[in-house]
Parts: sequence; structure tokens; C-alpha cells
Amino acid sequence: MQEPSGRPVTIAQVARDAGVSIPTVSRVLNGSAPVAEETRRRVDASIERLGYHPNPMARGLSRGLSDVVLVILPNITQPSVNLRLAGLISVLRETPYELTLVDLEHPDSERKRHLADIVARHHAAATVIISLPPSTADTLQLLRQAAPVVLVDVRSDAFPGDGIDDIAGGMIATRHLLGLGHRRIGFVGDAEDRFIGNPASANRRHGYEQVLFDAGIDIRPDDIALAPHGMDTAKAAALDLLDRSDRPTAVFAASDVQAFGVMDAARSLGLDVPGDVSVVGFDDIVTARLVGLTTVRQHLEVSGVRAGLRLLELLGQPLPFEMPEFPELELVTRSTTASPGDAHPIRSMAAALTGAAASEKEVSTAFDPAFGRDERIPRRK
Amino acid sequence: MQEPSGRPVTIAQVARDAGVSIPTVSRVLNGSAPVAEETRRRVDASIERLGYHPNPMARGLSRGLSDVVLVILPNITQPSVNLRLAGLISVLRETPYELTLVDLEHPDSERKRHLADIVARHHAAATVIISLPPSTADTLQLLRQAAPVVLVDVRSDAFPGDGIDDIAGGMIATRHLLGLGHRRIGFVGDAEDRFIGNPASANRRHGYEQVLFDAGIDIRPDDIALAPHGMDTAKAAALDLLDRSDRPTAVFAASDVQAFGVMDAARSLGLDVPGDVSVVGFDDIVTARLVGLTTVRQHLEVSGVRAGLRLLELLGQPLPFEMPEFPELELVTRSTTASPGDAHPIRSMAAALTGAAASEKEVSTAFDPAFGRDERIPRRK
DNA sequence: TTGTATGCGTTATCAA
DNA sequence: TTGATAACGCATACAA
Repeated sequence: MQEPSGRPVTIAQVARDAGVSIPTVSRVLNGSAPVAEETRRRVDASIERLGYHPNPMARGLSRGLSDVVLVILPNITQPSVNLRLAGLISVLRETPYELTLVDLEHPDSERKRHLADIVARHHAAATVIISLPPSTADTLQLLRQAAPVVLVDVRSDAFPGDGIDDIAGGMIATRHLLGLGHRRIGFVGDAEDRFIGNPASANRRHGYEQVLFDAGIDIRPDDIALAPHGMDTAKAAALDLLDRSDRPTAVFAASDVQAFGVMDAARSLGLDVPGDVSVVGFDDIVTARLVGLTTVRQHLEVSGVRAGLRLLELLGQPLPFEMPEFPELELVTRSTTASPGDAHPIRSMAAALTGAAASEKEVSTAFDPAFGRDERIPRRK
Repeated sequence: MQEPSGRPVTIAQVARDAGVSIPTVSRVLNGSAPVAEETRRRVDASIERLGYHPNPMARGLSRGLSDVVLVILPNITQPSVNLRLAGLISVLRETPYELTLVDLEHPDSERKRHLADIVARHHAAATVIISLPPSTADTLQLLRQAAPVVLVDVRSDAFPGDGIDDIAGGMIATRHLLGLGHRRIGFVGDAEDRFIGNPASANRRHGYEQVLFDAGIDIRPDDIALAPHGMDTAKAAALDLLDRSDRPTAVFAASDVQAFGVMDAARSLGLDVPGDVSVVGFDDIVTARLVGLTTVRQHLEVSGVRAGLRLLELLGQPLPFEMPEFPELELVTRSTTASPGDAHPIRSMAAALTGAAASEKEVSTAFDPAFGRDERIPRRK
């Protein structure tokens, strides 16, 4: 406890204090070679008394590899991203690795575009990239470096990581609405970024379009509204969609956050949900249950956990626990969807109000019962 | 682009490639000394061609200080914590500092208790501690080390950082309910952790108790329910509170997340909010608006921004922008509170349903108009 | 079982 | 304006 104020204690000070050489201290620190019991005790005592902690930079330099895992993500306040990160953290917590966080926030901005450069700059032991698809150039450069890369929420032939089948997810949501009898179904999703954008929203839309096409339903161009990701931007987009006499009777939003924006828009227009408009989201974030949102559930935290475990495998580290299965998408039916005929304002108000209560008995089905298992669903491996 | 596969390029390789000495490369890298224009160009070309990036560990070792800012927080999925962190990130993004994240997740667990040890282990340039009050022992140890420490959401004489006046916040919320005519007001907050717990919940409760005391109202012990922080735990606690015939007519929750739990509990009991129970939260997180929650707004992101700027000051770095004021607490009145007499189920359902719409015209007042500015409010400086 | 010597990649202090 | 040379704190090969 007599730690000299100011600069940190070094291994040399410990060695001097214990009356041994530096490598001996290093040996008791790392157990890299046998040390006499008596010596070890003296060293341990000095370490304790001086309050010594090895300098990670020196250690990393000497060993030729750092103990940091670099995590790059688009925006930590986005609930889906946040949950994936939480899953990853829960794994790394059980390991000697540190976590360095890079939040791009505006991944589309010019100077932040080069994932590979960010990775190169950090000299980390490994990198996890969440919800950001590397460009071709990034991929080539990332493959050339030695440190492993794991992707979350993105599919790639170049790197390990699991992405969900967004197309199938879009189909699940749309089939649900179709099964309820809706024929005019709108879509609210991400404005596409040609360069670095996550294709999830676009793929969910493809699923939506496919199902409507198969059902022989034409999609009106103005039933699709795109905006940068976020609740307020989605609300604005949804206003375009809903503030018309010939509005759709249902909306599929590419994420729960955007579904919230749609609900907000509906309410500000005096439209009842689901009386006047049904809304389906995607993700099943924590607050979805609170507002009774019907949504397609994906297991966000598990994706982070699996990424962490994959990383440890690649680093040759023992896994703190077994790799969990990656659960399939499933529809969670709550109270923001109903048949278009069921427009009993008061009753549906009551239903929405008790939405959270209803969620306790909520039904989860991978596919809408009205359709059952459908073999035509294209399962991308 | 011909970067040799495998290990990263070193400064030595660049020097050889450019036909200069290592220190010369270092000079063009850091501009630490004049370099001939012609030489500089050759070096820059080599750097570009080899894809060289300085090794941060070596750089840190040599300079005697790292470029990482250590951030310690209790749980990144907690919306308030998440937003504070986002504010901090937005500042650090404009600087050369990296961010290393330590998420304690269960700060009460034995082995994770010693903030000072975590700090010592990392040898960071500076540390930010979010929503975790250092113990006395931690404080002493943290003061002894050279790297600056900034707190967020915690007040301390030892370290800079701003915490809000939680007692006043609790008073604002309780006065609002009192002004509506409630006389039986419950409280749902954090179960207290004697060692490392954040005192925010307890202080908000003190404000609540003070206001009721001043109003001559006795608080029944079973009108106060405490549970570990979280929506589900708060729901369970609220069930104890509300599943009685003599339940309170209003509940003040120590955070929005807990208010959500209370609302969930009310709904699962078939109670209308605000018809049967009014609910007030604390924080005004993003989703509060969505569900129309009346709450005490604090500016979470600003707290992170200010912490980041304080840090830069302490590190002698230029500030990327001016230090924003720290806004005062304010009551945001939405649709989860009403007078206890106003129990018109259908009407209040409709009100709740259109809560988000109502939020567009929401009234923000620092104090309930019924009370006006109250000089008796103890302002802890 | 322990100590000596060397190297990790970079910056800083000198001379030249 | 540039190049030797010596740190920075630690780990490892080798010798004792």
C-alpha cells in the first residue's frame, strides 16, 4: 500500500524490493518457469505491498501480440447493436482480453469508411465487426493481416460469423399480415447506403416483396418509405405513407425502432393501431414487449455471444462455456396486428392498452399458423 | 498495397524502404523535428506503399503514456448508462484517444468491486467512471495514481464530474403527483447495495419522502418496493405494491426503466394507467416518449459530453468544442399521470393510446405549476 | 532454480 | 537536416 505516488510501479522495482532479478518476477507473474516456493512468496509479497500491475503495453510489445479485441460498430445507442455488444462482452469478461470500442456513428461519412484501416491502426489481437459489411477492398486487406476477424449480423464467405436470413424474416412478417387478411401492406425501412450500408433492411424488404408477388399483389411504389435508421426518421417516412385516404392497412417496419416510429406517426394522425393500421416490427428488442409490438424475433444477444466464442476459438483460447445454438427467427404475435376488418376502435384500444399483459400469454410461432411450414421459403444456407 | 502478409509492417521496414534512418521516419510521423521536403515525400510514399501503421503499444511504451481512455460502467444495456457513454464517445471521436470499455454488469459481485484495481491494471491515460461511486478505499488509491479520473452521474469531492440533484428530482416528481391530488403515492426503486450501489435511487426516494412529509402525509412501509435495477424486477416489485385493494393511486419510479415495469405490472393486473394508477418515471430515455410516460428529464448524453471535455482539459488537450451547460431537471408531463378522480376508463385508455401524439404538445415545467417555484427545495450546490 | 543478455517497435537525446 | 544510441517495461533464450 506504500505505492509511490505518481508513475506506476515497474517490474524492476518489484525485483529490487524482493531481492531477485527481473525475470524471476516475470516467472512468478506468468508461471512460465518453476520458482522456489520461498522466492515466490517474497515476490508475491513485494507485488502486493507495492501495488504492482504489469504494464499491458510493455507486455504486449514483448510478446508480440496485444490483449485487446477491437470492436467496430455503427452506433452503440441502436438497441439491436447494443444487445449484440452486450452478448460479446459477457464472453470477453471471462477471458484476459480487453475490449476497445470504435463507434462509427455515421458509417457513411467519407473518412470513416475504411474498416480495414481502423483495424490496421489498432494492432489488436482480433477484431469483431458488428452490423457493418466490409467492402471488397476492406475484405482483401483484412484477409492479408494476421489477426482474426469475426462478423456479427453480416454474412460473408471471407470471415466467420452468422447473419440471419433476413429475406425469410421479411417473409414471415409479411405472411402474418397477409394471413390476417391485409392486401395493402406498406414497408418502412432504411434508406440504402450503396457503400457501407447493412443489407438487412433491403433483404427484409425483398422477402416482403417476394411474398406479395407470390400472392399476386402489386406493390405501389408509394407504399414503400425509406429513411435513415432511427425512430424519428421512420416516423417522418411513415407519415408520407399513412397521411393519405388510400393508405395501406398494415405496415411492415424493418426494425422495432422503426416500427415505433410508425406507431408514433399513426397516433399523431389519430389512427388506431391495430384498428386502422397494423404494424409489425423486426428484432424484438426489450421495449417491443412493453408496447405490445408484434415482431419477428431474432436473438440479438446470442449473436454477440457466438461471435465472442468464435473469436476465442480462432485465438486458440479455451471457451468459458459451450457455443449456444443460433435460434431461428420466430414471429411474436402481440397487439399491434389485427385483421383489417377488426376496426372496433374501443376494443382495439383496450387490446393495445393491455398489450403488455397480453404478452404474458403471447404466442410465438416461426410461421403464421394460417400458412404453416412453407417449403417455398428460400433458406439461404 | 504490397503489404507483406502476416505480421504488421514496422517502422524499420519503412526506413529501409525509404533509404533513411528510423528516427527520420519517426519525425515525419510526428512532426517532432524538421525533415527535408524531399525526404518527407520518400518516407510518405513508403508508408503508403507498405501500408504502415505505428504500433500503439510501442509508441505508448516509448512515450511513457498510453492513448487509451478507460471507461468503467455498471451495465451497457441500461439505457441511461448507454446514453451517457454515447455522449462521451462523441467527444473522444474528435481526439486521438482510444476507448477501452469495462462493463461490470454485476457491480455488487465480490471480485469486481475494486474500481481502483481495474484502473491500475489498465495503465490508461485517464479513466471515466459512469454511475459507479468509488468507495473510500478506491478513492484514496485512485488519487494516488497520476492518471486523471472523471466521474459521471456521481458527485464526489475527490474527482471532477457532475451529478444531478437527485433529491430535488424526487421532489419534482412527487410534487407533480401531489398537485394532481394524489395522497397515496408508492415508490419503486433500486434495492440498495451498501458497498458500491449508486445512491441515485435512494436520493430520489429521499426527495419523495421529504415532500410527503412536508405535506403531512405518512408513508406506509409497504408502499415502497425495492428491487435490483431492471424492468422485470421492477414489475415484480410493483406487483407487490399494486395487487392489493388498498393500493396507492400513484407510483413514482426511480427510473424510466422501472416505470415501464410498473406500467407492465399495472396492465397485467387489469389496472388502467393513469385511470387507476398514475406513474412517473425518471430520466426521459428515448422510449419514454413512445409510451407517453410522464417523467423527470435529465440530460444523459450531455453528462457524457461534459465528462469527455473535462477529461481533455485534464489531459491538456484542446477541446473540440465548447463545454455545454448542464441543463436543469425538468418535469415532462405526458399521459401516464392524472388526478385520482379522473378514472374514466375509456377516456383514459384513449389518452394513453394517443400518448405519443400528445407528446408533441407536451408541457415541460421544472416544477409543477400547482406549486410554482418553491424556495424550500434544498439545492445541494 | 536463478541471473545475464537480448529484443519487441517506438520516441527522445544526443552528435554530426 | 540527419543518424547513432539509449531508453520504455517486459518476456524469453540461454548460461550458470
